[in-house]
Amino acid sequence: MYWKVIMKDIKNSWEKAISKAIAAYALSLNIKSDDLLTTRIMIQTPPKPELGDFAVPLFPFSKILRKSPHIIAADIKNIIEKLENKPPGYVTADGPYLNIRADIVGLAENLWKEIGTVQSAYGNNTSMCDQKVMIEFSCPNTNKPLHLGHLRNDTIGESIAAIIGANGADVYKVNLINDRGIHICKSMLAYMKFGNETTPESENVKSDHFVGKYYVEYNNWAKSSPNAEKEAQELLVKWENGDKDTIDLWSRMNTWAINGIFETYKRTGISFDKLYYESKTYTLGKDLVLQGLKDGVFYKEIDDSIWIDLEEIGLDKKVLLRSDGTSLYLTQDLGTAVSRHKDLPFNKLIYVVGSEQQYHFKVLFYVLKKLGLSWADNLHHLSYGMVNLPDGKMKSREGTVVDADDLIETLSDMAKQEIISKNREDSVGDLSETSSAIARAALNYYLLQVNPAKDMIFNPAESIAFNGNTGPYLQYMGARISSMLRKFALTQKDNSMTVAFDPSLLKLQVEHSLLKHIMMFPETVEQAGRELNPTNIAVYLYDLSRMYSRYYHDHQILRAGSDELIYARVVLSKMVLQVLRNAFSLIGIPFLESM
RNA sequence: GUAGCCAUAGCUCAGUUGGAUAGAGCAUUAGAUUGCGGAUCUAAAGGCCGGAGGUUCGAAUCCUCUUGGCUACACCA
Repeated sequence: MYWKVIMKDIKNSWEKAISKAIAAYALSLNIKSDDLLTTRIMIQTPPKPELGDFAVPLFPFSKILRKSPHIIAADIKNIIEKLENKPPGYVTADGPYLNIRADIVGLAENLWKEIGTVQSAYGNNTSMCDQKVMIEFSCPNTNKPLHLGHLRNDTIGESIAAIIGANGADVYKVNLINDRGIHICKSMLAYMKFGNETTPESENVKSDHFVGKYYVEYNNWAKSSPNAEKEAQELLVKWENGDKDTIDLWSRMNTWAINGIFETYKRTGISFDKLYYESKTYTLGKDLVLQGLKDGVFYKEIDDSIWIDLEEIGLDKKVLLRSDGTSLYLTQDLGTAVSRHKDLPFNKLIYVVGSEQQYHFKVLFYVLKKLGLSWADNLHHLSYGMVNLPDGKMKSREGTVVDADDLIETLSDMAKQEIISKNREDSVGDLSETSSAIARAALNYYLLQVNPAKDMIFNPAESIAFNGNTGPYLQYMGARISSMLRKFALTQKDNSMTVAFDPSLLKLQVEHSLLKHIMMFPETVEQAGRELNPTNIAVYLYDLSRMYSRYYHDHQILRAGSDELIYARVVLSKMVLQVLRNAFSLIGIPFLESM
């Protein structure tokens, strides 16, 4: 049995020690103040690693103790040094700061045991272990293939699911497929007019693109056909009345669209625990509204439409049921939320949906609360910004929308060219599999490196670049360490090297920093979960990689002086590699042994 | 018009309980390889953190105002 290394515990023990020292100091100065109890000791990170592992600014105590923070720092340092239960490590006073150098290396052995034992579970924690979380994302329309905007949604959803899962939550990923409505009828109508019974197979086109082609064709045709909209409406009525031919065509085209979309999911590593179809849920919610009317939280207009007054949340009035008694988007969402809570009594439901729908979710959550549903407080709209291109916005009308499949194809080709130009075809195993894994890393990392709340500009060439802050760079780091460890395994066999891990040999500042960074991973996972922000993981990962890169460049590992030093550095490298792998899995970067 | 979000280096982005000299990458310039994968590493240069006030010992971070951009405000989804 070993003592599990938890960075928080280390911080806590120091916080306690400092707190004790300050109390003793105040006593010696004959100062009694309640402020002393309420003023929190802040454990921060110093700007440079040479200064220490943790820093505590003493400004807040200056007023209470009536001394300059410089003097306080120096005095407290002396008191701590004489403390009986001083945590391992040492303290320096640098100006108004107390800097702490923790005994990181002393913990390295336990860290290694822990990582060696739990492996892919290192970083996991229990901060959300009592939570059942449902997360909805993607939600494609079945009239066209996915585009770059969907890819941001998908990767955020998948990553958040992985992150909160690592925090111990029971995660349930759902997708609501928008497979009905006027837009679907439009592509059907175009197919009826211009399709000539062709199929994706007969035309040799990916099936969702085949359907998308007719949606485009409808729009072209509609420009010169004043009756287009009306015809589409009539088709929708037929569909709602269950007209056999209409339903047949609808289901044939939907199968095409959905199969194609799921091929794309497979390529990008997206999956779901449950699929909901709008065609099956769109009537839900009506009863809910009628019940709300009975309970007096909604009201009826003269024309029989049902409304809610949103004055309480500073908004206008909103219609919930049309005068003809039919549902709206909002009504449907009310119904699906309730039926989902019946399917899985979640503590929390996260909707990954673009920021343009903030108003919708504000209203949705308010209405659910008005209906008296206790869980309505635990709904969350994870809103993300738009993806633009270097030369402007994506506009479907101007044909500047970046198709998801095309983009992945392009990125894969670029990766493939790079592998070929480096003459590494024979070393990478399956060439096309490897290049598509690199493409995925490029795409996901680029999309997740930007805070979801912000609009972003996607530059394809920049994303696939093998230099700089990119997914492929991170993969390369992993492949390089893997390659080195393979070599080590061979020499170990030859020499039958049998030495123990002696962390005290890791004397370099960069080794200390690497160990500390590895120890901070669980906290980073926790923070990313708390903030629902994968960017934290991306930033952490890049920092770790860069740190290791420099180490690897400046110091020999397999040719270090002694067997003992070689092994110590190999263990450090193994730990870095494990953390890389674990972090990769949280942000959709495939791990490659070789690339 | 009303509300919400955003504004950090030439470009793309980090930067949370307010703390030390605001950080990366790209591009530019100058370097490093008798090395475990150079798809690498080092360095230089590059900043009125949109602007103005305020709170504070201390503000990119909090508050107010202001400018600019995006989005939403359908008996569409």
